[in-house]
Amino acid sequence: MAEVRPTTKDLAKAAGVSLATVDRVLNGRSGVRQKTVDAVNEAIERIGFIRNISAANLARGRSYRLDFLLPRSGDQFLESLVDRIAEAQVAFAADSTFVRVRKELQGDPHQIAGILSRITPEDTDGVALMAPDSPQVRDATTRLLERGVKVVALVAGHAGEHPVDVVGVDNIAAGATAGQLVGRFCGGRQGKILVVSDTMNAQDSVERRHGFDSVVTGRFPNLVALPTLESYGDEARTRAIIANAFRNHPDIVGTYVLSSEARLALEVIGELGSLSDLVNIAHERTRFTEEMLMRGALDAVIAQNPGHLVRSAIRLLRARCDMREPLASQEEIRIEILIRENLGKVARAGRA
Amino acid sequence: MAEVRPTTKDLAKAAGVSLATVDRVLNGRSGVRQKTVDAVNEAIERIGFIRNISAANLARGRSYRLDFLLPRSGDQFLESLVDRIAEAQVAFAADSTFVRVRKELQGDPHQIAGILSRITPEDTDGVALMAPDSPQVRDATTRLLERGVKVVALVAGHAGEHPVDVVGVDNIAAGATAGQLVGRFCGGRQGKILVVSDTMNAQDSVERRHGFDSVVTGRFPNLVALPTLESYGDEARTRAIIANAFRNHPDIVGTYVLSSEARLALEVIGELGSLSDLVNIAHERTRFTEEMLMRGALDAVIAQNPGHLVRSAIRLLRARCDMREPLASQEEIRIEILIRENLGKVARAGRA
DNA sequence: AACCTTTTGAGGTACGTACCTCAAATTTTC
DNA sequence: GAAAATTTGAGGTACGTACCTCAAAAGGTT
Repeated sequence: MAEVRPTTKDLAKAAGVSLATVDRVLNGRSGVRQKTVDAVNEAIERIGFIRNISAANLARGRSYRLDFLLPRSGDQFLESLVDRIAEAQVAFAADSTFVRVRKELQGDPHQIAGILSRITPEDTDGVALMAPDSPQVRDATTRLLERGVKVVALVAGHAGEHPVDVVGVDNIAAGATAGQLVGRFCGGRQGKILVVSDTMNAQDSVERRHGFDSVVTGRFPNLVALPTLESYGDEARTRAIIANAFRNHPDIVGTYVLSSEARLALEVIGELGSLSDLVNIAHERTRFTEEMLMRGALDAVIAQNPGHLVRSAIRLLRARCDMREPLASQEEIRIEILIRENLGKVARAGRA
Repeated sequence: MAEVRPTTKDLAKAAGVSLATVDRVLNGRSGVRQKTVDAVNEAIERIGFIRNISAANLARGRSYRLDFLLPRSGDQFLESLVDRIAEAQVAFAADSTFVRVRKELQGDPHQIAGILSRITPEDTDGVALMAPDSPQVRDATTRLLERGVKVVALVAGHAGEHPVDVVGVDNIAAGATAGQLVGRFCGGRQGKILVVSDTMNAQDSVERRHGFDSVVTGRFPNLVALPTLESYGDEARTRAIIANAFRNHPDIVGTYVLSSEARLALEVIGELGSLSDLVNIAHERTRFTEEMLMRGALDAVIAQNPGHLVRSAIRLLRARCDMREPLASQEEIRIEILIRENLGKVARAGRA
């Protein structure tokens, strides 16, 4: 309750200038001699002045309007993201941070770019974008940034050097993790690994596959990872290509579903093969993958925490709005390995 | 930048009362008829009033003084906790939250209880306590709570029903996770599992062992988990008991070090046995366990994120100070499984 | 030294809430 | 229905910072 921090008033006194000048320096206004700026900065260091952000935002009447731009359709992973955003809306409202969800994106890069191009700083301070990388989107993002709207890429990473924060895991490492687990869980058995994805047109799928292969080929000579089957989210097609794979490769010992939505592929594999005889790894924690883990149908799930993703995106956008550096260690999204035992599905002692 | 929230003024108007009455209701002051209280609460719901916590804290001059009470001595896990606290000190200072670290606890319950008994609400609003459970500590904690100082248990959990938030993982589940991984990684081999701990006097060690056993005995009949060896943190003793175990059990196929500080035990095992021929699981991410994972000497590490632990403890204590409910989903500490591939030890694309 | 330009200071209001005092209005009590 | 007790209202100040205006001071140029 006690413990006082120096205020701008103290700072002015320490620097031997007036409050007005301190204000000019702190807020980067012009018309201050370099000498004076230096004196103030020196005093900041000396007395350990820390700006009271709450008071500043109060005085400014600042608020943050952030949009999550998500695909129009998805499955359970998208759902859980939306749920976490809803939670965050409540939690961050206390900080004058208003979060909207816009489930509007379709696959088409032009449609996405079009939506981005209609966003203005007048009604949006920052955007968390969950969309596959493409030249059109990249262009639209660049222009959006130039207009002064902050952008982070959510889950679906933007490759290469783009001045955009990426909120999501390192997909090469995630694939490598999957590879290592498949390898270890197979325990020396000889055979083939079925690899299924929605599509390989997305950066993240390619990266996961790459990470997966590098471990499987490098460290498990007893295993051969088959070429990726692409389901395109189509049930009939999925059934056909997976049936075909089982027919051609009677020695399949494991499966790896590398897209964020694993349900369709796993359901088909469960019908055509016997999940309990295979080593099965998928991505993302959903009601479906949870239940598969509990049943022993999945051996492990590689996941990123959706709540963390959402909060991290929000914190990053806010930091960028304030021209602050975010706390890096908090914003790193970890590659989680989930098995039945660490799902946290049991009651535990806690506060009354 | 726009987007206005209703203020207390709006609330007063909506409820048909004065600002003073709104204030009385919001801050639980006496002298307001129930009828009026209800009217105000109804208006809060109706217009969606959310109190501006920043402004409130500013007006109050409120600050939070939180202490982390840690063991005086420890190894790398304790170190990394201290590092994360240092980070949090900076990050939370902007919210008028002042965090202190007190590395003062020795093993003795009386000493710990004594320290707790000297804490008063005059200079401390909340305490994060990392200490083994004991009747003395439990008593001292209860009295501390009665004096109005908030308390959370950090990592070392308080068992049973104590009105204290626990910040840490479910240790039974953590042990079960270790058991499952040892079992799977052994891949059907027959043999014994060496289990080592600092001490079995701590609640968390017992729980981990229990979780471990339930999985190993239940699901891996090919494995036998040996009785826990207790090192008491003593090098000579550790060397002696582990040497003895290897002598008596030539068929050891894996090891499980269940205490938070794994270095000593693993170093000794590395000298006496051959880590690369065994399946080895330990707890907590430290520089040492990281390096062992990278070298392939450890197969997996069961960890809890120290940064998350620290921030969670701080957020919980602040919420309790404000009589708010914390956001449960954010405060759940996950049981992380770390292998070489998901350590995050490679460079990755990011913001310029 | 007179002028012009740049820099600095003094003082104000505002943000949304807390907390205080005193008087006025309303309700309860006998 | 008068006195007492309770409830409510009106108005103020404060928190730390932002942002505004206007005047004063300092600096530079002839």
